[in-house]
Amino acid sequence: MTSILWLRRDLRRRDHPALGAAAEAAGDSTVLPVFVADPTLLGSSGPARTASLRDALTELDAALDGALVIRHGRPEDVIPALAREIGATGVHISAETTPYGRRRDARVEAALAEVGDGVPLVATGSPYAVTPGRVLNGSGDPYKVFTPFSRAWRDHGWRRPAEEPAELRWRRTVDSEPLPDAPDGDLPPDLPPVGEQAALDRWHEFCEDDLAEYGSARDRPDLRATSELSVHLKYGTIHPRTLLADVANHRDGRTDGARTFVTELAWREFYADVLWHDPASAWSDLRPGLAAMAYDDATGPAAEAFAAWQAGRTGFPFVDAGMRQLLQEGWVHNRVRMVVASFLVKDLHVWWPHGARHFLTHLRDGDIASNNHGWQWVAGTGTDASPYFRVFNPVTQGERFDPDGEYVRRYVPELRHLRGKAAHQPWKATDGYAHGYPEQIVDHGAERTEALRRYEAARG
DNA sequence: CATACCTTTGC
DNA sequence: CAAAGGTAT
Repeated sequence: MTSILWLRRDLRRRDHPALGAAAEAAGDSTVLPVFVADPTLLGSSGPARTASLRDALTELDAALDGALVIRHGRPEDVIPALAREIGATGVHISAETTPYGRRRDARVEAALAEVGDGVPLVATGSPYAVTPGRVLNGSGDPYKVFTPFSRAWRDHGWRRPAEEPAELRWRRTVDSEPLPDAPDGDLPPDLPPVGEQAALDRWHEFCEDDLAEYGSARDRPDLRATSELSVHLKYGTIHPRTLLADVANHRDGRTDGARTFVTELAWREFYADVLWHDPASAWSDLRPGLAAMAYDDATGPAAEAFAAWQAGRTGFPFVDAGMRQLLQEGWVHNRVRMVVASFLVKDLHVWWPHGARHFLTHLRDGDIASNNHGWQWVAGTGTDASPYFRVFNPVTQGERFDPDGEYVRRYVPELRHLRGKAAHQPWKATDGYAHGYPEQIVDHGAERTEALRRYEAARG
């Protein structure tokens, strides 16, 4: 009666429906928790995300009293082999909703059917408060605009957090393999801790200090005013339903800040829903309206500009600070993500998937739905996308949301000699370029006009 | 079917 | 205050 609990984006002990289902199915017998180090997923993961995964797995193993088994290989080989090895009667998972995960799970399910008399792959719960696909409009179709979706999502509601299983015994007779290899080379220093306890600690700290003011302070990358829970939601070290239940019970749970925070969770669920209904939109335009858009080739003539953007050497301080934060920390404030994305697409005229790929490699929270549909929102090709004529001004965005220049100076040492907001415009200071900061690689006004021209042509 | 509405703005 | 056009009801 041994059950396998195959963990993927749910590396936690609490509020875990699939864990409960595995325990219930096991009855008096045991549950074997396993994580499969999948070379396909590890291959697209940069050093910071791999390091975070290792941390999450180490913490999870401790939370499971050392019972976690790690295996390396293709899941469609590893999971059926393990099921055969221990005579498992079922494999339990949290439902996966991304394109690769769905294909993978279908392959594993088919392979499991060939084990003995057939071993079922049982999905219970998902990484979302409302599983993608569940929120539909009056006609039974998915929403394509965020605000109506978010209203219907709130109306739909969500279950209470899952209880801990009353009875649970781990299987301990199976050999484990090592953690995924530590990445070599340039690992960002002092990465914040990842794991269930770290997620809960940060969440409680955020609730106490920042929830009430979140509505206005969240746009300020110079402050630490956002929850920074994205990496925890990525690995499922905390479940969004836990967050929603805590907000509802919190003393600041009725503030504007709390409502805005719930809306941010709704954005995560909206993009997962969009990707569920159209898996191909992960890497191609969701809406075909801009199919004729002319981009510059990031592997050809625009390669130099693309490399400058990646390295944070565009000559635009706010953009460069963000791109360097990405490389240094594997995380970027969301306001800055929008600005640097707009700069790549509309100032450098580079196709959005190039930027999305770079983000996905380096972000510790790299999430295909939120990342790639966020990029499509900026590029104007996604559902509910930013209007094509909206081009962020990288200088005024910086001056507005980093009013004292502290964010810029934190990540761009060449500008630390400039005081206050002067860090946003080194070209105005006589010594602005005295410490090696690069000059602007493009003229924003001219490229804005060029972007509008291209959009106009593509629509015609 | 008509009409209000649409995260994140620039100039 | 300008800037389409699709979406939701």
